[in-house]
Order: sequence, then C-alpha cells, then structure tokens
Amino acid sequence: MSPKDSASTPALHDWNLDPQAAVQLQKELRERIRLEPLPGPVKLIGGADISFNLYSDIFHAAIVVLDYESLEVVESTYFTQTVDFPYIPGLLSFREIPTLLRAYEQLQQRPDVVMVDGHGIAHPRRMGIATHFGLVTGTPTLGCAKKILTGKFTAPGPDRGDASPIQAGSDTLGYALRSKPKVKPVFVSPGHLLDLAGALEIARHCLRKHKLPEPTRMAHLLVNEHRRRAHDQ
DNA sequence: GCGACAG
DNA sequence: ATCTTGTCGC
Repeated sequence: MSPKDSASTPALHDWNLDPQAAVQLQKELRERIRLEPLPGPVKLIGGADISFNLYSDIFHAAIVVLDYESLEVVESTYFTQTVDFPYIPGLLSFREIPTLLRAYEQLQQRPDVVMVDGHGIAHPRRMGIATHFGLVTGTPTLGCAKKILTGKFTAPGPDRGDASPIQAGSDTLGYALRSKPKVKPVFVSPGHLLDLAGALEIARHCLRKHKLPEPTRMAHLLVNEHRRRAHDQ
C-alpha cells in the first residue's frame, strides 16, 4: 500500500506545537520563502477559507478552484474536524492550515496559484497563513485579508483597482487594494513562489462586483453553506 | 510600560 | 470568525 492514493504532501513539520515553539518555527521557515514571478500563465486559481461557529472547536474548510479567465468555479472540496490550537494574532496558520490541508489534498486539479483568506508576508515575521500554506504545499500563494495586521499604509484611490503599498520601514509587504468603490480596502500580499507585482495583478484580475476577490469570496460562501448544513442537522 | 492585534 | 433586519447613503 503506497502512500500515493491521495495527493498528500510530505509533512514539512509537526503541527502539534505550543505557541512559543510555533513562533520559533516561523523564524526558521521564513528563510525558505521565495518571492519570484510565476513560472507560467495562470489557468486555474484556488481559493481557501475556514468557517466555524462562535465558541466551537469544530472547523470547516473549503478549497475552490476557479477558471482564471471566467472566474467560474470548476471544482471544490470540503473537510471538517476539531481544532485545539487557539486564535493568537500572528499564529493563525497553526490554527487553520491543518484543516485546509485536508481539503486541499482532495482536489483533483492543482491550481497554479492559491488565494488564502488572511495575510501572506504582511506579517510581523513575514509568515502569514498564505505564506505558510505555500511553503507546506509547495504552491504559489497570495493572501487577501480584510484587516491590516502589521505595517503602515495610506488610503488607496477611490476607484476599483487603486492600490497603495503596505510599508514596514523600507520594506513593501503588500498593498491596500480598493476592491470596490466606497468600501474599505482589502490587504493583498504575496505568500510564496509569487512576487509583489504578481500578487497585486492576480488580486486585481479577480475583482468583480464584490469587496472580496472571487476565489476568496466563493470559498467563503461554500464553506458557510457546508457549515450550516452540518450544524442545523 | 502601553497599545495593537489576520481569522 | 459568527449572530442578524432594517436602514442610511451614494
């Protein structure tokens, strides 16, 4: 019985860590981050999101795959399990990635890039959930968050697609992106195997009529659907 | 020491 | 993150 029947990724590291060890691990993993242009054109883009009921340790994860040109969902997977790692700002990946990974492994198609709900390198140690997910899966990733975690930014212009850099000292970590007029911006940053310009270009491409780019928006809708179905039954 | 703090 | 209807503003 070879361990190849499900497209699992060789474990990069243990997930059963305490917060102190998790911070130490982040400091080691950050050395492996590669911010570079994509190797080729994007045909498929993934979206990843987590959902759970308040005060519940039962997590629900969904991965969606969209055709990059039409932004139509062509595949989706779902997984649910209990989680014990607490929510600690800066350590979100240790709470959410294990469940996301189980959903990701069920995909029949490998997206060329995955958009994760949360930050990429726009993180105190440059190890946001999108970056961590990219390192673990070996896939290009970007983060799209609804709130800033670290760094400074000035308000982007008023039109859809307008962006302003997120700065940490002299480093640019990502962009505040006006995804929809009259709405607060979202925060986009590269995760892994993608560069700043690529992350911004992809996020812009995925904008439609809503605040959230399609991959993240679809993953959010889908995972909530699943959670409610599992809850009120 | 104080305030901030993704989901 | 999630619970929720209407309502104010462009």
